[in-house]
Amino acid sequence: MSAQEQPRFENRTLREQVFEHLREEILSARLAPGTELHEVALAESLGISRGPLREALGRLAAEGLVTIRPRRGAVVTRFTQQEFIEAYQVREALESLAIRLAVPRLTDEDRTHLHTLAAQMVEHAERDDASAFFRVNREFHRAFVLASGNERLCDMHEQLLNQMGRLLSKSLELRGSLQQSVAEHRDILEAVDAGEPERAARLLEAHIEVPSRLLDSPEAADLFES
Amino acid sequence: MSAQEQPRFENRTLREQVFEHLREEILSARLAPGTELHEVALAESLGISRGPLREALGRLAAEGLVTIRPRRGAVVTRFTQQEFIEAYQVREALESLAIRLAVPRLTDEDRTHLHTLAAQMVEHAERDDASAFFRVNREFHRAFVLASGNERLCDMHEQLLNQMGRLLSKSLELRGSLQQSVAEHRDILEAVDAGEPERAARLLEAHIEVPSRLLDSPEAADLFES
DNA sequence: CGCGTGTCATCTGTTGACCCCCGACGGGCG
DNA sequence: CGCCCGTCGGGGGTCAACAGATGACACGCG
Repeated sequence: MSAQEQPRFENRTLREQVFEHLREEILSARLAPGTELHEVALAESLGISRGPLREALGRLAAEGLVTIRPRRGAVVTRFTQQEFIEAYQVREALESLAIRLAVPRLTDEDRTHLHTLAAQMVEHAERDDASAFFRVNREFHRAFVLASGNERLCDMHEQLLNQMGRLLSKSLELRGSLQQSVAEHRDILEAVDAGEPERAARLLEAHIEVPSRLLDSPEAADLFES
Repeated sequence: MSAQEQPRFENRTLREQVFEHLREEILSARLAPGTELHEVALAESLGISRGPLREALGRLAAEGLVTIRPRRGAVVTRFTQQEFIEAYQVREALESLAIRLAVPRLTDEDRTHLHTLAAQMVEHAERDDASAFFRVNREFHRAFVLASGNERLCDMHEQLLNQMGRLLSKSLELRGSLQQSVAEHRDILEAVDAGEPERAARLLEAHIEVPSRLLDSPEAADLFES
């Protein structure tokens, strides 16, 4: 075989290894949306058989990262603008629930962690480092979900963000300046520190809704191929 | 082969047929939680090979209906009390979003349909027909999700309710009398007819929260085996 | 008598090959 | 000239067999 060297698989079952490998490839945009995934070719290039690959593709399909057209093979899922807006709405609901659950449970460590993340975002915003800002921003939002103590909520939220994938970082740029986002984070943290879950939730909803509204604008259209 | 007669599979791919068959078996509680699913035996009893069966089990695992223990086989998922409470919280958030999206979009047909369902629930409550009440109740809640126009929300909601499965109908009985539920539905519909999404959402949240609170009580513990 | 270890059966994980369906292409008919 | 139908190729769907691992049972040692 030719290309068996690059992916260095080890301990776990092949299906899981392939699953996570492809997941990573898709999330990092090395596999562009719309890419057709031929089973034979893919299996051969990974140095495995079609069985585990098919199961991995099935799992990816269940998570919404690939679309399986019966008898016609798998394709990396391509999001429409409408679907992206829908995902944004659900995300808003999930994170709103998360922050309401999280605020009464936050430890002092949690709060200092949140403030640290917020401070990092301020720095990155000043440097206009959008990608670093995006990374920390995602961690910031995720912190509330983790602190909610709701395992299922956590899973669904992560799955949703994964599906929204790299479009998410681009939608951040739609906001124009990162300063507004920073200010909104500050307001949210203030409500959190004051121990007011409902106010924090309302602020968070408004915060998430910003790019969502912008998605309706015509400038957003070119984020979506096809 | 011996047992190829009972399940009459036809057109679609085996994987999907098996998937939906097992899904139905689990949701109808013909397969009790905790049941071990041996691949060879199951495949033989269905008159198929292990390949499609494994893929179907993988999909069921992704939907949370079965749990796959590596190298140890698949088991029909057994919910803990904690997990059920978590699912209830997420459900509340999803339906709250759904009704807020749905109210401004409701057609006249939608409203009459909702009132029809509410009327049916009144009847079933008077007859103390809990199972019929439960069925209509589920349809009532689902109506809002469908009317939200958010496809993804719809999928996630259905998946969540499926996972909660038959515990859901039992949790309804925790309410004690069905009358309170009927009254809450009436209040919700009133807010819906008045075109007040926020009030409807708050009422719906309170409505869903009722069994959720009861789940903490010790009487609820015996709903969960293990 | 209890604990650790070696063996064994059984089931999952994986493989490679076969079958059939779907979509495309080309020829014939209206 | 355009539409319909038959044929052909490619690729997904399915199957039966191999191999590795896991949990259980039993034997032997302390």
